[in-house]
Amino acid sequence: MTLEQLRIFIAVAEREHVTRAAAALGLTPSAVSAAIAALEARHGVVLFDRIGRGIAMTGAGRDFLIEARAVLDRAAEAEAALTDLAGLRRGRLCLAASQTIGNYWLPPLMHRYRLAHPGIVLELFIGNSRQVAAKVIEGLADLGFIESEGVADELSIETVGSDDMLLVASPALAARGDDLGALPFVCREPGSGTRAAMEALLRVRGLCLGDLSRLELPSNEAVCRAVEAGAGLAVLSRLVVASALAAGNLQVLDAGLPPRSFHAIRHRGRHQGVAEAAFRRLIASAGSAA
Amino acid sequence: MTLEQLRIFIAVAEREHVTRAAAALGLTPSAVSAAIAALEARHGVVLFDRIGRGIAMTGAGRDFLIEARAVLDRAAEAEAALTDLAGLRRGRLCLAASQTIGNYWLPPLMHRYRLAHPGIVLELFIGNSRQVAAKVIEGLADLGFIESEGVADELSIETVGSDDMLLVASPALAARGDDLGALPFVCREPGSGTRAAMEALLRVRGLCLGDLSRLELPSNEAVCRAVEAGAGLAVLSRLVVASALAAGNLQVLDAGLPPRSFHAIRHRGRHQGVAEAAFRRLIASAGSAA
DNA sequence: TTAAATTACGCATACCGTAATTATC
DNA sequence: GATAATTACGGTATGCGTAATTTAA
Repeated sequence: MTLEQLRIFIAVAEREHVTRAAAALGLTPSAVSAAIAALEARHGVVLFDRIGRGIAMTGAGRDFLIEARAVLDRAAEAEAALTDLAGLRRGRLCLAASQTIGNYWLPPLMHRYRLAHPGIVLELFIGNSRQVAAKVIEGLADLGFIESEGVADELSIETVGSDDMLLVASPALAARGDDLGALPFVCREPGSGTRAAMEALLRVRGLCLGDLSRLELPSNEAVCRAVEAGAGLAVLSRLVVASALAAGNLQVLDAGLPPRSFHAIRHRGRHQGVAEAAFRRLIASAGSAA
Repeated sequence: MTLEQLRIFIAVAEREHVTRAAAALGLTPSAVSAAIAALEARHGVVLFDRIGRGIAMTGAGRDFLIEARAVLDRAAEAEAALTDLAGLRRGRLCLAASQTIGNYWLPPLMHRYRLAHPGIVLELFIGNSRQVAAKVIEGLADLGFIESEGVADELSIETVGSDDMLLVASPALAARGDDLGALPFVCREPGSGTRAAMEALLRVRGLCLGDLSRLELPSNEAVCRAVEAGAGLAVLSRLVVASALAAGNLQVLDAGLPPRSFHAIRHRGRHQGVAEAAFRRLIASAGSAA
């Protein structure tokens, strides 16, 4: 059974007339007659009676017309889906990002993307750098976003934004001076980019996190709340502490931390879909606008 | 887009492996690769990424897989319907019959048919001989059943049963003798086979219905009830009056009426479907059993 | 005599398989 | 070097069109 046979069958059935159906299909009566004959012969069913010099549908033909229409309708839907997939009217874009990027930097971009392309389903996975890279390598994410720069060979990496890292403390703690070795710390878990930034700062000051009094928490928000409560100093992204600074709950200690970059990673071999390309264009325009 | 292309696409998508999909389909990797390429090229969509020495589905491919499966499932349903239509597991049988046959003779046969072939939808139209013949000629009924013998050339006719016509009266009226000219009559409308039988009887006795006192009613049941109430004599099929006779509400007057035949008519040019053929076999076996 | 379907037949295209090629592991 | 996909290429087969045939109005 062929979709073309069904199309021909429907044209004939609707008109009960081979010649007119052929004209409507842009075929000759000969071709149409052969197609119907093939359909009937393959399944051993008589769809039309050859009555007089014309044809008339049989009961089986009437019943099958409903089926044929349903198949063709479903096929048309699938074809439309394929066309939509080629454009930006349908599709899925799977993102993976580190905590800071996924929680603070990506959401406004995703919002703008969604407004521009409402038909695209957006998905976001948040994890550490290793997990993000794994998602992209396995093909479970189209695009990954991490702070670190070293990635596997099969991934390409591109800088898409930057971030100020700030040493922050509660106002009370900030008043006790900036002798880092004498103050308690709040930090993220190992493997986190934010944790790496803090370790880099301490290394510059000749300190090691392992030697210091510290509270270790698994999310930026937990760290921020703990610091607000006076639990210690922390290195956090400006994106994370922006509102706490504005509210006066935190203060910045001048630590001269270098800015940190955000990177997008993608699989080199994998095809860049239109949904993904549009997202990268959005990032580029947002970066140049900022 | 072809059903075959969809089949191939699904096989590849399920395995993410061209060679194994080809083996499962009984094709060569070359043919499978070409089919996928054709599908992608026609719609401008990349369904698979060529990654390393293998392939991996793209997001569009994942989305389209659902569509492709739906189309193929629907096509399989249609194909099954076609197979069912060729057998006796599905279909429709449209019958048309005169009042006496449709109300008394056909129902038990239709019941037996339904038990044997539950998948076949049975339809019955009841009308006068002309209406029944018209239904068959127009193809709105597969098989017609009438008492009269003269039919249009495009119809074939076959005797399928017989019927005793009885002159009946209420017990009170029966006691008044059998001088037909002196008694009132109850009869069917013109065009009815039962009416024709009554006119034939009167003609033999040298009478004309138009000259007699009569009540004219449009159904056998109405005539029967009127006769039971003493409204007059009537000629009715034994099938119609059987229960009234058994109950003693009617009596038979010996009129020596000849038995009447039931005939099946069908369109000569129209194909005899399996459902129709099975019904005719059922009639034949019922007739030989009786 | 016309109209309609089908059949006969030649041709073109599409599709499949074999074999060669490319590319990765 | 082995495996996997793709490309190149030749043959076949399906399907269309032209034209002839059949059949009925």
